[in-house]
Amino acid sequence: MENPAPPYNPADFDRPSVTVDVIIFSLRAKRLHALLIRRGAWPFEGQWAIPGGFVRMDESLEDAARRELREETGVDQAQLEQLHAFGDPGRDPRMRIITVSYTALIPSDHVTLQAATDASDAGWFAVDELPRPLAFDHSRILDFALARLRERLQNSNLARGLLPESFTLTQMQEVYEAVLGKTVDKRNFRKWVASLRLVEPAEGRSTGRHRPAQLYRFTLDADPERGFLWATRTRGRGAASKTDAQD
Amino acid sequence: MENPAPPYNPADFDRPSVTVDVIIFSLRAKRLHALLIRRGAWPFEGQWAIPGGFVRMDESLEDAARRELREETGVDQAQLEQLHAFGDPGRDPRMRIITVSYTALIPSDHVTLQAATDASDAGWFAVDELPRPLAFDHSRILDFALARLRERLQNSNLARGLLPESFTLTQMQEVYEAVLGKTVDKRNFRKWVASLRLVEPAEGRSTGRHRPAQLYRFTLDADPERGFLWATRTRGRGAASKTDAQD
DNA sequence: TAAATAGTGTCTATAAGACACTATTCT
DNA sequence: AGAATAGTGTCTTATAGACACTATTTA
Repeated sequence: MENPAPPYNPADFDRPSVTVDVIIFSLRAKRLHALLIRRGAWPFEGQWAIPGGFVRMDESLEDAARRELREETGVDQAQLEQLHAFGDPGRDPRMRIITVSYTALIPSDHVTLQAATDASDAGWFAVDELPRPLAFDHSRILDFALARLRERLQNSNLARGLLPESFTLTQMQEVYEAVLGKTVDKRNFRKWVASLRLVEPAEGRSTGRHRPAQLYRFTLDADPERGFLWATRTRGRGAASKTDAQD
Repeated sequence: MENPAPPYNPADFDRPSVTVDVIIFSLRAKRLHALLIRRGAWPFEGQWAIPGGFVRMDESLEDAARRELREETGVDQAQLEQLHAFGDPGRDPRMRIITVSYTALIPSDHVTLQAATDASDAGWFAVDELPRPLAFDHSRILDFALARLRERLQNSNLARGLLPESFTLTQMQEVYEAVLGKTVDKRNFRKWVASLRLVEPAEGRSTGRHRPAQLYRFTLDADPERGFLWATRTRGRGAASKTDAQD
């Protein structure tokens, strides 16, 4: 935080602009989607970009990210987590802009794009059908977010951010399948869920088209960083038998 | 990356200063140490701080971190990884300064503090005997770095950054013990090392005070992010704590 | 030959993952 | 009654982790 010989003034140094970008993930139709905004001006006019904006001088980085999230989606409570700072010179052709990216996870039933962002300018895209390339270095940022999301899914209760208050185990399983991009075995999944103490039965049952299911919710006390892991342990050498399992 | 109605100029927004801070870890006398710098001016004059400096307008964040590392230690090649951006208003009493922190791991035998930083101004501190509090929010940043380091040690070849080119398995074990802050079983450690394909025997044997040991080196091809894990699986019951911070 | 460090194997408990059928509700 | 989804158990295999002695070299 210092270094130039003692008497110096930080205000003497050139200053870059700082933005926050928020990669907003949600589940739609059982697939993981990201929210993108279409740019209306140079540079990258007409191209899709990750929503974001400048950090105000009196707000923290996280506050800025939360504000952007609210402005774009109306969502107030979301699982928000800092991802990475990207700051290569030249990543924005206008000037030096350093962006601190955040990942936001929102439950599928909260999805209501804000009036502020009229529908033609914003859209949800399945993560395996993104419009490439995105504006700026946003393709790279989104890939980074996705990789991190998949890593973290395996050892934490990250699914919480993508589920409503109460949910069925099948819904929870769908979150995992959507994020990991592969199917998992129902019995193994339920065994695993039971072994964590992460969820507990909630009031009521799903209003179903057929047999209703028990609802669950996340336990309040649960340490959001439980150390359990699951799925792809990469335990096999090469030649992973994988593919999938069906009944 | 945008948002205010189309015709706007990013240069119109107030800009914060941006620094990089580099938490430099190394092993000394079998204990994990961090390099700190004593501040010579207000604010926090006389207190210890994490080394860092302003990001120049023409260098990337990582380049800035690498430059700081070189300026403080003379070390050119190190495992350098972005940690987290800290940007609360007020974290620096002079003005709004956002810092992007990096973690650097350097092998113990490369330790030669630079002339530029005369010895009275810089020092290595064992991570469990840090001078508290550090300047600014640096205590928090260092705790964050330490927690992350411990997490990551378990599933990657992170030890590489803290070891010389060739090393004995006992040295490697000491790295793990120093970082995790606990002892591990020698046989289990070696079994685990063998199961990864991370290291291979190197030429020569340790020049010992007693029985010499086989030297090893990291395999060149090794994927730096192998998915294996080890040690504390947190499989036991209670409250696997987490020093983590949240922004 | 004593001191110091290197090096090695077995057993148990737990978790991952493959695999198929019955139960309940709605229309 | 049929369609649809909920819910449940066993076995195999891999890994974590506890645990103690022999081998080699130098002073």
